[in-house]
Amino acid sequence: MPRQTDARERMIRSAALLFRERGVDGTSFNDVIAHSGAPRGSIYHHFEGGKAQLAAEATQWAGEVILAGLADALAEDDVPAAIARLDEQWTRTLERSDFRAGCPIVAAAVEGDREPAARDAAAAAFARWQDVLAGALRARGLTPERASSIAALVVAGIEGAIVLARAQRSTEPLHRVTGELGRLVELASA
Amino acid sequence: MPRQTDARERMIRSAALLFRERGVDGTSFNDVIAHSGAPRGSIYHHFEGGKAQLAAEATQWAGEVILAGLADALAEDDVPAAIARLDEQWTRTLERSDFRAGCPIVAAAVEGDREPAARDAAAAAFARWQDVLAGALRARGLTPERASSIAALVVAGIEGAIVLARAQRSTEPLHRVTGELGRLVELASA
DNA sequence: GTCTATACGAAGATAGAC
DNA sequence: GTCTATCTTCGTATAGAC
Repeated sequence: MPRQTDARERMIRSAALLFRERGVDGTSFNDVIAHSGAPRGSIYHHFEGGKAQLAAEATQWAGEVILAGLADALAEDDVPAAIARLDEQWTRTLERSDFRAGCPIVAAAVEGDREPAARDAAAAAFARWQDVLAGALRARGLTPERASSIAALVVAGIEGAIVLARAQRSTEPLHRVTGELGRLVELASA
Repeated sequence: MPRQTDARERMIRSAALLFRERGVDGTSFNDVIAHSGAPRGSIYHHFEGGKAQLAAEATQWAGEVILAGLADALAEDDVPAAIARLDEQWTRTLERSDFRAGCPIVAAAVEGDREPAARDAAAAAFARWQDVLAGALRARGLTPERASSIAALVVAGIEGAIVLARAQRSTEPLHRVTGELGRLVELASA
């Protein structure tokens, strides 16, 4: 594994982490260099497409990391317990960052017009999360239609709650939302 | 009403409209000038605090406009019908803008660190919306605790669904989420 | 691969004339 | 109040040496 690959991976990882706090447009190459320790001179060697390519790859990478966490949670717990776990995970992210860090996929989604490739990566991430959740809900006996709708509500509700939590600098919206979502899933698949 | 006031109001309105598509950081004074037709030279006359002040005032203004629409819907319809109306309104906004426009309050919330005053205005707007919704839910017989939690889920769910809709360039997430939210409110207050 | 230097544009903000 | 001109900073991106 050549060091070159390491630098590239580190830049992607750093970009994704910085997107959570500063957004895509708000994260400069300088920020990524400083955070990753990668060398300045090789940016366009690794990312020929410039910032658009880095943004898209970082968004895709972040989407896959979050997907893996979601799949793990659903493999070990049932859906309501997995939702409670998401509550805990996002609570940690919010509190550790003093409410500066949100979801990098949301950042890429709301700046879609400026970085279309990153937006498309965000759309794909959202779709995969919904698919995984809907599958778990179907396994609980829900119809495909209902499973898809509740999966959409879970993803949208948690993402929206993270936005509210950042604005209000409080994890209360997140706890309220995940609590309701857990109750709803219990009720719908009872 | 002197023309000066008109120019100031127009700049605030234009800024809020542009925030929906480009975010706070992505909207420059040049953009606001071009959109509002306001004179260049008087920016710092009207907004002594520069862009931070314009961003905060535009966010506050947008929050109040949306609040008024929400209050109107709740005054005329019951909660599930009001949620259906929000679905229609946001569908129009998304489709008319070819999925470029989202919610300006979300834009201010996710760029919180760069514009703290705008973020605080976003937090206040979210809190007011939740208050109004929770009041309507209490009127349907829900306990204050439950009303607050469902109100949080409605706000977070719809805001999250708008983010998903922009990324996927489809109103389907919004329809699914508002459908589930309407069902949930019916069930919870039956 | 990585460096330095630089081109080029756009942003926010200020100064001073009118 | 509004204009024009300008300062400063910062961003992406490129060129060419090593």
